[in-house]
Amino acid sequence: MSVPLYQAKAELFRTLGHPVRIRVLELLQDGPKPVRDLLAMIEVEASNLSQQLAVLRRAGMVTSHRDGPLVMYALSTPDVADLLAAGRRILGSVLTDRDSLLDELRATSGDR
Amino acid sequence: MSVPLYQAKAELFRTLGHPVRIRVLELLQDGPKPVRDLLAMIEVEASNLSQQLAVLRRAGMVTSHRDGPLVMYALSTPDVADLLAAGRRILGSVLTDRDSLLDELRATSGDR
DNA sequence: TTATCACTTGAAGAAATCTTCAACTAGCGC
DNA sequence: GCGCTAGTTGAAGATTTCTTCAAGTGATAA
Repeated sequence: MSVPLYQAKAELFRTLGHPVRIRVLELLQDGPKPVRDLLAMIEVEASNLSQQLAVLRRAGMVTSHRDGPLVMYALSTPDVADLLAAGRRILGSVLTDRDSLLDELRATSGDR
Repeated sequence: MSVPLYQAKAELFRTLGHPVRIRVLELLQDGPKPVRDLLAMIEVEASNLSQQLAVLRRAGMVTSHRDGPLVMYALSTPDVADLLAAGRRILGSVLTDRDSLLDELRATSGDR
């Protein structure tokens, strides 16, 4: 028996659990881009970006190929966009809940 | 904006990046459950489950309240289900030619 | 009151992940 | 060949997250 399904799901989500990797995926939603461009849009060192791209590649979420002097990256499936969109929605629900809780806290107890 | 948006997104996904937490959320999709039941369905120690529930609580993904001798947990928003569903879909695309997990995914098609 | 069930908490060592650095490969122009 | 831009890799130390343990709380039953 291989890795259980829920373990694979956890790994999938963990792959998205890094700010640079999230940004890369969001940028690639508009189409393939060379590392060069990603580097210009994300403030991070080249070697660090490369490490994060390797994580995404190993997880099968992006593909890469060399095009002359540049290396191009692309989403391996448009489903990635759905996942990011779902994340955005839930962030909305969860953050507004937290904010209202924070407001309530501020209203009832003195400070802090 | 104190915490950048992409950082908040990364934290959201990282919260899902653990097998036990994934299983808890999937089980709670069917409705609120006491820790007792979760414990019976997930093979993990009580203290470990409690730690993972605390992570989900802090992230605002679940809510809890005491009901007599039991502590009940529930999804804080049904949007969580959407996220899990999107995860399932992308796992299908990404896993296609990786290993037999795909078969398992198709077989249960709902979850677990 | 004592015991028991149902859970939570804090702490500590183990394990995984992140960041950075130095060194490396690949293509291109001279 | 040489130098340059573009990108990758492996390794090491720092940080974060996980798991487990021992001790704790709260409700209820005897």
